[in-house]
Amino acid sequence: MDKPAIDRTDRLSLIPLFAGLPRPHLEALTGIAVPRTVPAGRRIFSEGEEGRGFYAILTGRVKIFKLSPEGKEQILHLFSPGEIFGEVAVFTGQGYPAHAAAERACSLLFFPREAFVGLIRGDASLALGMLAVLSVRLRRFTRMVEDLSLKEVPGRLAAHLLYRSGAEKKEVVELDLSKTQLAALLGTIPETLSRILTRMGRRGLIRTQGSRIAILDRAGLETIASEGGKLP
Amino acid sequence: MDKPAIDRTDRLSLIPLFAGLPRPHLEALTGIAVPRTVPAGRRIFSEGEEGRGFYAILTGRVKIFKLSPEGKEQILHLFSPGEIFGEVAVFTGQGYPAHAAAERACSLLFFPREAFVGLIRGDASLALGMLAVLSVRLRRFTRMVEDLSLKEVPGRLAAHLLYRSGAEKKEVVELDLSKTQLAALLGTIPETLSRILTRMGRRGLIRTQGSRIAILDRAGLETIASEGGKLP
DNA sequence: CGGAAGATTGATCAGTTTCAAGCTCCGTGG
DNA sequence: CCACGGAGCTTGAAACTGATCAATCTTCCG
Repeated sequence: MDKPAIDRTDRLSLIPLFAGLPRPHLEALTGIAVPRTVPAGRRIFSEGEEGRGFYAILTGRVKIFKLSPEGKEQILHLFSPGEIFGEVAVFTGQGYPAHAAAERACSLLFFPREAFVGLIRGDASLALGMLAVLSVRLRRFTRMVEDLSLKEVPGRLAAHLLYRSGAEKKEVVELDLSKTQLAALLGTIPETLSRILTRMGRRGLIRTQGSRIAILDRAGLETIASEGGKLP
Repeated sequence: MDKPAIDRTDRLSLIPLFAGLPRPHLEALTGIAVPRTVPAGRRIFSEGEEGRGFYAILTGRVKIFKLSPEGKEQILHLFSPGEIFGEVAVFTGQGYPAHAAAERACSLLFFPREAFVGLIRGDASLALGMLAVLSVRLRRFTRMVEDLSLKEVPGRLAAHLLYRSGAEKKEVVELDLSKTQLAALLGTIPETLSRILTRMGRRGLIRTQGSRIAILDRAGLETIASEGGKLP
């Protein structure tokens, strides 16, 4: 009865949010966490549904999204192992603000609201970790709102490619999502994305081969990303 | 030397974030707070500037916004007395994510980063309050992203009017901002907003008189807001 | 009264979506 | 092994929404 508990505690320390916590806290967290596995494609929770807690991802990938009445999907986040989601519902006590679905088969940990708030109430360092997570998320949304309202699609795409290329300035970006999903993430539709990729290719900015995009003219992309995004 | 300190502590308790805190915590907060007054129109901080702390509003109004390269402005938040802003920079340690300017003359309290984190580190209840604030803000952004990417301007306007009309279903919404600002808040420009107001008037949905908007057909607005937003 | 800022209106234009039709890739099953 | 079928991707033409540019009107102060 001891070994599994220890294993589970170790897994918790792989979640950045909990990484720095002292052993006893981790064990307390292990005590309230409920494992859950979800097959690919399955909905995890829906917008408006009562928020009984949040999730941490051990393996797999989760997308958080909104749907328009006509069915168009706007992806808000794509979360990978080590990240948490659904935590907003924990602190506002209202329903989940968007839908969540497993992109691939997932193994998750569920942290029930009441129990978790109990832990946090007595542990400011855990609370500080949560504050950092939420702050980073707010920062991301701030940029997203800016992009959606102030930039056109080429600008958003350019910014996104540069972002994925990272500080290491990778020459080739490997998309680990379908172009349909990339479109949903950028707030547009696959047709438009396709056209823009083609145009950028013709202008010698990028070269696409399947789900691999080579960045040929970084400076050009940077111009497009920062000046709002018309490709001349 | 005593009286002003007490006054200032009392003022702190008017800020919802701090409202429930015990007296000694409030006094500690008073100890680190720096009063600051800002004339109308003046910039408070700029995007990217190092975030040395956050602000609470005692009087006045503050807008948080982004600018496009061409100068178009997207308002992210409008904050009123009792609210705080700039707190994301406190927890990420990076620069402010957007610009802040005084809409009207403001009196503010500034809470320096280090000192505030010190307080929060020892006080989970204060941290919980911050978590609630950030969560509400995230929820608002979630809706904003949804609006911007999934709804057209009439839909955003309809949703906004219903929101301002509130749960009490006020018949008349008194805009306390210029139409130019409302446009910036909705992610559009004054011309477009003006046209849509006119069209909605012609359709008998609303009647506008200066900065007062009467809601004539609530159900109609609800349809537009939820179905994405074409007015037939 | 004059003037400036905000608001409205019209004409035009660019960018994006929509609709529709091919196309490519790939796994399945004959 | 190859043909079939489907999902995702691409491309084209047309429709639409919102932005831009320009002109006029209103409001509200000094």
